[in-house]
Amino acid sequence: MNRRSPNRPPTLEEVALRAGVGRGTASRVINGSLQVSEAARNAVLQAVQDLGYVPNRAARSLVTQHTDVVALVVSESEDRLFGEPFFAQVVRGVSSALAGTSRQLLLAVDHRDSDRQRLNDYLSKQHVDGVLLLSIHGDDPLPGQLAARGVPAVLGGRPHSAVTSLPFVDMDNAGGAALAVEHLVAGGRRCVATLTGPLDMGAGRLRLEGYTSALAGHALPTLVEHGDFSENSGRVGARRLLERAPDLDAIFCASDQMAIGALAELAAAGRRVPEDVAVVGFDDSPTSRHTTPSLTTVHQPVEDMGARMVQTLSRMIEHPGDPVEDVVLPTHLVVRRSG
Amino acid sequence: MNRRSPNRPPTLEEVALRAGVGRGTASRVINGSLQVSEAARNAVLQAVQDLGYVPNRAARSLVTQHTDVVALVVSESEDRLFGEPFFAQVVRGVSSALAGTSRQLLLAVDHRDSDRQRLNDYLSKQHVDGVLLLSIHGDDPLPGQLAARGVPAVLGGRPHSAVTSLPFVDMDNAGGAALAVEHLVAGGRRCVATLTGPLDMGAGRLRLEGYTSALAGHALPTLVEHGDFSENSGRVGARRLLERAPDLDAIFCASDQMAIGALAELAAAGRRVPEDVAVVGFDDSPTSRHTTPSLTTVHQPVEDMGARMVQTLSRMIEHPGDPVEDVVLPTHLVVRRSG
DNA sequence: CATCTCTGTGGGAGCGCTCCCAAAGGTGCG
DNA sequence: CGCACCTTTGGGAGCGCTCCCACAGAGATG
Repeated sequence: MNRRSPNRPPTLEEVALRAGVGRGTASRVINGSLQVSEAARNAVLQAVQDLGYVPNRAARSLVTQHTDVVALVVSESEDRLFGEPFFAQVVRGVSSALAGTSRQLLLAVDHRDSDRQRLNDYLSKQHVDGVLLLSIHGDDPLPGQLAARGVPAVLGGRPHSAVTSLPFVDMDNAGGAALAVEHLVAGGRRCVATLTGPLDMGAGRLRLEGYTSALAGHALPTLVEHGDFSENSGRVGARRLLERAPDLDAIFCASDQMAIGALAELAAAGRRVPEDVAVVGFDDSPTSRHTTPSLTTVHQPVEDMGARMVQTLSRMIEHPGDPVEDVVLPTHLVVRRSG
Repeated sequence: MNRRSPNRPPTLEEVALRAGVGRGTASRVINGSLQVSEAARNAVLQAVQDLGYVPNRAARSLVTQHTDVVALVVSESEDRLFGEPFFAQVVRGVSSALAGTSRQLLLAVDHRDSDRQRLNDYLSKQHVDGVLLLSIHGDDPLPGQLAARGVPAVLGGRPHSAVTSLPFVDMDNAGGAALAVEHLVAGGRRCVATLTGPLDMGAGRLRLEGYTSALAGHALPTLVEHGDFSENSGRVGARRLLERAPDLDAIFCASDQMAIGALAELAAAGRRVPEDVAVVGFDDSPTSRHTTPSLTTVHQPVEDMGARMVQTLSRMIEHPGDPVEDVVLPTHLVVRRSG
């Protein structure tokens, strides 16, 4: 009995033996090398079938120095990401883009409480071939560390400050915000306020920028209140806005959640939407179709973003050293009832 | 220059060398063995620090025969899972439960188009320590294959037929449905219809069961129309219901999405909700708070489900052979305006 | 017919780690 | 002081794979 210990899966060696070839030849067949005779190939393929052979990834990784795994790191600090479908959409884009390749998706949720050190260690070249970074806040050191360690990585969303050399894929946040403001102005609104997102995130900052510059183009005044993308901050912000400028006739909100909060606050204050005040959101989340009134909002191609991130990352992995370009995806306005 | 080839990360051997100990001792320290002298331990720890050593998982897996990775397989056939926050909530529950352990989450989206064979191969003992299965339809062979191969696995949601020996974690779907019906009946409704989910899923079947048995308890007639959890199927189903029984005064929908569709159809038909017809959904999705009128619905602890799945799986991995029990999590009714 | 290709092949070396065995050193007892 | 027994240690073996070198044999060339 030279059978191996308690039913371990078959090894390449066993496949080779059964096919009557050497280990090298078997390996060549498995990896699709062309330098193999028809006969040998068939024999090996047959043996693989018979034995139900599956290559051992660990062994392969050990020698090839890559793992065929890419990590998607979600810095979920606000658990906003989970409240919104945004996250799920990115995952979907990422995973369908990955489905074409042989790479697997490792999902790493970066809970602020769990020790970051371990994540950090895990994100080395030994464990993943590349990293997708989502929703990076302020001056998170992670992107820099990855860049320094030479781990291929792509940012989802433009970083707050362009300190790192990592490429990013982002929506046209400023453009989308401008679109919203233009629509409001075209509709005759003259006192257009905004509720911003967190300014330590690119999305927050750029949506404000788009708002500001669009209004500047019309020589209209700005009215800004800061929030954090959450429904509650929308409510609070709207209240303040109403106090500061009772005559405002439009609010551009940096997220649908905030718009929902604003809608509630406006209703409580007896303002009709859109007659008295127009409201426009950002994200085109599923919920935006069911608010009262339904929400005019800026649509962003979230799923595409995930896919493009994968595309960019794949290029970085396969052609290290090649220059990579940032990607900015177009947004468009979805006009519904609120403005 | 006995430096190794182009800057590979440091190995255990190098750590040992620098610490002035043997490879074995270094390994013992890294893995927290107690059989090490204080001096040796400190020396190794110091060397690890200095070198920035991170153990190579592939090498370790190769010998230990486990990977510290668990896969979450999502059979996303209907892309319903991504439309709803359900999926994101499960992921959150799973990943926070995993945060306590040293295991990583591998997310495998089982697109029906991408070849299933590869997924199947990947889900062997060589690659993952265990598998979490979500949203298994009808008689998917996957659970059986995993069970046969001896890969620890846990089902999220009771399987359609109890053919496999895999344990599951589920919500109390029948109980929740009964709760909804009881509420409707207590509110004076006498013609309570239901829009079911897909009956090849446990959730679909059991919600119908709860509905049926609750009505039976009151000797009230049933009125059933089948759907697939989607908004559109809710719309279509509601229309048919209205044709079949114009005098119906309540609809219990197997999902919030379906309830939203029903709400739209009811409005189109000129029925007032809840005056003429009461509507109750299932899921307590975020959207349910913003429908018109806001939706009474059955809340299910999705996040908890993810966590319990991890718990169960961990037990199976750590104590193979031990008996494992199915888990059924309680649901409760959230009463809003629609019924 | 010798030589020089070229394709196809077998198998040694070695990836970085854990396991385990044997040996070294210390302690306590008779 | 010798022996048994413990703790601590070093390092060989080997996990399953790919890489690569050497070599056999078939054809092409002089």
